[in-house]
Amino acid sequence: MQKVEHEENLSSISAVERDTGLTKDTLRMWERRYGFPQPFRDAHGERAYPPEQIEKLRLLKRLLDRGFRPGKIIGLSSGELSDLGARAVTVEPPRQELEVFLRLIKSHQVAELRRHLSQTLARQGLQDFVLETVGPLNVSVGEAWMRGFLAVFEEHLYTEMMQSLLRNAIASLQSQGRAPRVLMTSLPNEQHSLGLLMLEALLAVEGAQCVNLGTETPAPEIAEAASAHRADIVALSFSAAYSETKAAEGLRELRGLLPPAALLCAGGAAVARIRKPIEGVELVPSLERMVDIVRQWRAERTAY
Amino acid sequence: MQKVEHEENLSSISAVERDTGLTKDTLRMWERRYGFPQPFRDAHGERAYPPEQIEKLRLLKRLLDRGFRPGKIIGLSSGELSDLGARAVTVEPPRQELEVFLRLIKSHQVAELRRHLSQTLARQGLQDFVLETVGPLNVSVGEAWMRGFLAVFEEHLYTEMMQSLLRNAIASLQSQGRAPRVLMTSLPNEQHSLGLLMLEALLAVEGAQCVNLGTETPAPEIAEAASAHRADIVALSFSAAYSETKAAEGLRELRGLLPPAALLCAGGAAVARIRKPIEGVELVPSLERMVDIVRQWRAERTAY
DNA sequence: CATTCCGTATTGTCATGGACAAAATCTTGA
DNA sequence: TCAAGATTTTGTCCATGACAATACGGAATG
Repeated sequence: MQKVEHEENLSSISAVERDTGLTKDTLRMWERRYGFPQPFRDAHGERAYPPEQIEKLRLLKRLLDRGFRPGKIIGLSSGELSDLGARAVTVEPPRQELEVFLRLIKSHQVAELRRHLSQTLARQGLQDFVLETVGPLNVSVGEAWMRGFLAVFEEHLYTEMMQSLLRNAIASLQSQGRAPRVLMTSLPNEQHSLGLLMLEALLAVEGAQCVNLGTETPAPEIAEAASAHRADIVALSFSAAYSETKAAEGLRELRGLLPPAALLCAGGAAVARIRKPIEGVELVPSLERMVDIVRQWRAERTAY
Repeated sequence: MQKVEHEENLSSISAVERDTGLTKDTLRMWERRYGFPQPFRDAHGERAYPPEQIEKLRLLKRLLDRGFRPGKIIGLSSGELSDLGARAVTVEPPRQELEVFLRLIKSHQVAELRRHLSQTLARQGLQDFVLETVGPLNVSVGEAWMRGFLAVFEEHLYTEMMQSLLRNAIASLQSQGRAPRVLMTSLPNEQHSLGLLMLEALLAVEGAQCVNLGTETPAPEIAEAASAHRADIVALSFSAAYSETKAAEGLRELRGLLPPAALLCAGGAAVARIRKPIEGVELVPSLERMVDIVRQWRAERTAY
């Protein structure tokens, strides 16, 4: 409502969308409905957001992703929001080995972190490393980020480094890959690639022939890819942020497009929450179960 | 205008936004102004786009990114647009070596493709490989995709494989990394990571100390990261799809947040189109120029 | 002939406010 | 304790108007 007072540092609505991840529509709707944010207006009547409001919007977005609802928390101050985030987090403290990694991430010791991860990998072997270190560490990093202990860029750096490490380990297996052929990817709007890499690592060790398409492949394309590569198994990954309804819907659609012989598996945090089984889709609650599935697949085909 | 005829395969406006990179606002405005696209409406009056129109929108977007203007070409048929794209592009047909790669991608010979790429890498060395093979190949793949020669999943597979290859090559350098410290990432909404990896490869060979944050880091986070890692150079990548207006805006914002001593460089297809220089930002039209910049940076600091 | 400058046309983004489906939550009944 | 239905919350979509930024075309100038 107030006119702009020659302030610097004011951001346009599209800049805020870019930096907070809230769409323009949502920003306008919140303003209309809840009275927050309440940006200034520039000389042309366009919204101009001051840094404090953007900061609060960031906190809000974090809590929303965590499951809070806007109406309940939008009235709180920035301080209260931070407290809420810290308090709501939970559950189990990271195991002691993981603490070390977190500290290295936090202190930006890139080389040291990489060395330490490599050593752990060498000690545990790839499969155990994925199951016992990478998985839990992902959770810890996610929580640390929620609590505000880790900044976004620190989490980015971690993800990037882990990606390099896993890709490297996979490539060094030099596996020719025997059956089954496993096609792995995610549906549109699911951008997390670490889950796919973890799976690829596990299965590559098993000697399966993996084809990783990366993230966000539309369902019809997945079906085409499956037949082009004559995939025996198609594996999809869903992170916690993916709505389980959407996941189920996408899986049903894909099931209809795939040849009936292909086994369709879905894994990841969103899938673990799905109750009802889906016709023709194997819901895989944990990564290690995928290894069993591959072994079982082999057992069924080689015995006769 | 027409009512929906029980068609399958219709897409919502947000799906089209995701798949074409055109904003909802733009899609509605084109419809209002030019009469294309002309989506069906679902039972609720919401736009429902058929695949042919989405395909044409994709072609249009590609041509816009090349500098064509909507009003001039929106009336053309898909066929005419393809021709136009092919003709306008044909500056150079893919070199013969590249053809081989394209055929391997098209025929889904994963192992063969990987081997062939590795061999080329070994023969050319990492820097030449990046500049003379990966760069042109990316362009060829993009064009082949636009012409409809390559499917989405084939392009995905190519990207994924190239990522592995480059990450591997970078990791194997084992470089300790001397000055300058280079922080590299992209702004939100820029998801292409290959450009960053190509840059990292080039600079790692030069012995620079690279910190790659991956894609989509908000500007304030980049600034924080730059000071946490005491970066000498911050390098951003923008693919052709990124609007040059947005790029310039983001760069100006970031420049204001960074310490003045840090050198801010921007590269990629979107940047190559920017005419006016931006205060305090080095616009880098081609990858090899980045190498020069690093060398020059060193020359300036070591001489006294 | 090349270049700079200015008026006009083109084009994308922002604003407003109404509508409504999907998801979350609460309520009720077995 | 669970399932089904009613209700609230919340995000996305729609239509339309407005306008600044950019690109274009042609005149004026060196």
